[in-house]
Amino acid sequence: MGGPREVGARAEKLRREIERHNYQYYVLDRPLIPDAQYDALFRELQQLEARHPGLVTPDSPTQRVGTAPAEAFAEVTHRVPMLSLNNAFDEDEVSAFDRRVREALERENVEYAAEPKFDGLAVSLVYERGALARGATRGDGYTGEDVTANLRTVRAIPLRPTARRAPPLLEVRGEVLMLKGDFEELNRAQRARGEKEFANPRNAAAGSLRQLDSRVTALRKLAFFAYGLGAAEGVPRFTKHSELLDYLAASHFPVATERAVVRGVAGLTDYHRRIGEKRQRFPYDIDGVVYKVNDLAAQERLGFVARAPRFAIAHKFPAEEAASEVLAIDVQVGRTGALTPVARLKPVFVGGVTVTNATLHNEDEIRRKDIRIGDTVVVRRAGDVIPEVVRVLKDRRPARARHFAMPGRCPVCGSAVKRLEDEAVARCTAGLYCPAQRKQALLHFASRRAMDIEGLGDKLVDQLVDKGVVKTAADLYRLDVGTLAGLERMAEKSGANVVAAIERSKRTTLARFIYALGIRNVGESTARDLAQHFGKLEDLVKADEQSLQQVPDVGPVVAQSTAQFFAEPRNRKVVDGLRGAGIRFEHVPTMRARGKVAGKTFVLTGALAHLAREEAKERIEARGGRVAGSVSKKTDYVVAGADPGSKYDKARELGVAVLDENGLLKLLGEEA
DNA sequence: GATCCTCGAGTTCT
DNA sequence: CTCGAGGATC
Repeated sequence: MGGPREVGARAEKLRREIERHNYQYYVLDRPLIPDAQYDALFRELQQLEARHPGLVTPDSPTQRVGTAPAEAFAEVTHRVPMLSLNNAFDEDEVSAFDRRVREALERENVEYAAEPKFDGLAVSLVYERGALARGATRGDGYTGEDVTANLRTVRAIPLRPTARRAPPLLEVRGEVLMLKGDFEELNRAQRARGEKEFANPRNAAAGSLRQLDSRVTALRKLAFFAYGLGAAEGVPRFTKHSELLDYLAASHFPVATERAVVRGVAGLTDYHRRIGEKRQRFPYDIDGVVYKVNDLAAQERLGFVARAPRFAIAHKFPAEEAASEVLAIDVQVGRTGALTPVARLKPVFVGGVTVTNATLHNEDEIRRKDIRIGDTVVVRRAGDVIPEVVRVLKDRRPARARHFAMPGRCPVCGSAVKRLEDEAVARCTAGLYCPAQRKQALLHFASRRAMDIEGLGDKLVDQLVDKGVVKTAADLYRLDVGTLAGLERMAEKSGANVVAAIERSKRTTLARFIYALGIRNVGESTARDLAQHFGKLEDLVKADEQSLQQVPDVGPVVAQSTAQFFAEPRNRKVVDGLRGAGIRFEHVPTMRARGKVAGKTFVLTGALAHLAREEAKERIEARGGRVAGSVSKKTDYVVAGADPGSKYDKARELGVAVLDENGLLKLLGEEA
């Protein structure tokens, strides 16, 4: 063996060589050398690294066998959110999508990039200066889990993508999945070892990726396909999505071979049909196909609605269906007292899992579908997730089949049940005096998106409420380890964890707190709007319906339920109790306090001389303002260009401030 | 008054 | 994910 330089060079050469063969084998499925020869190269590198531990690099192929288990996964914030896609289930929805795109772009016969939609888990792979630095799950789209060690074991994921010039930052988005054959093999092995089998390839892939011990992940054969980009610096400027995919393929990422560029609705539905016919023969599961507007500049113009892009849609295949029997229809009581009938089904395997329950939503739904106890029904997993009763097989209805009747009294507390005139749901009238509602309210309060109290689950809440230890959210902050440790399935240790989690929750944001209160009709988004607008809890508590309606997206109904909530002495007491327990809000200055554009609503009318309408909109939104289409009393400014229309008159009528273009530019300038 | 879009609430299984 | 309802818009 030569000097250290030669050893280092040899190791580097081996690493490149092995990764090249990995690529040939796992990505192209075209091995260049026999397995034995590959193994020899691999062993040589292992031995070199064993003798010279300084040579081991994180992107060495020997590191693909996994490392010692981690305690837990760290949290990762995605630089660019990993959003989900809207779905289309039939051709009408696809043509509606295409119509919206054409209208927004003012273009005919739009070009789309089409590709299969893999049924796996979305992940993000961050490459820094050409080497895999971090891999994460999608999580809620904004933050996911750091599963770098596990993703490193996936052979099809390049550790050093061979782009000619490695960009300083490259975030590749794609799907991790398990091939059908590997899934069968894994289950055979699990069975032989007497371990639990996986229900479907997707669960197997998910289970494998979430292993704390990446050595286990390394033994599971996972596949990967890239389909997009997240954050990037120094990457070539593409004009089309299809070019980006070509670039990824050239960089040695596996990309769907079935991808295509098509035009118009006919092209889309034709692609969907072609893939649908072939999909059984694919080595992996897909649950539909994805269409993206191919022109990237057009994608940018289309932008996003809430959590999904407007330029892309997933066209799903029809869900698998199966027949089962309705054994009973039970009634559940929700947080708002809503009574929901749930069908208890004879267990049936459908869409990759065993289904035993399916919500029937409400009485009307049961009547519409004419579902009776004892019926044989067709079940599917709506959107491949939530079980749904599709229809009754009437010819199999037994004579003993019975109608369902909504109980007149709450099954939990026995109070009267009322169904309002024009509402679909029946509700228990006891409010928080009903233990079921109280429990649900507490669970909501503790939920991740609210106060995020880990460990306070339904079993614990059940016991706390049943024993009368906790009546309101404020009582949670008086719990001690002694009280908790006395409960079932709660020892010192877990009790202490819960107390610590409750303690941690005292530091929160006003928006989360408002959401946690569980005011009727006030969800996450409205809670954020309220926090934003009022800035202080005290101001919200005092607000009357009039001032509540000044908040964007708050109308008479939300204003009324909010005002009513705070008017209730019992609720005021709980809020005071919580503040007294030491709940503090991170200071988030309100938009209103910050500037003249942020938090304000603008309406544009007439032609602007210097700014295109779109550009004006973008610049207002970039500073936290919003642009509405019509003038109302919630409008803060009307920007009138040349030849303003009726909006100008309306503004005068309502006494809304009117700006000319220079006035707008001045406002925008002051903010900058 | 009709229609589009978004939000809230309830739900399944692992 | 789906439904229903609320809010904004035309």
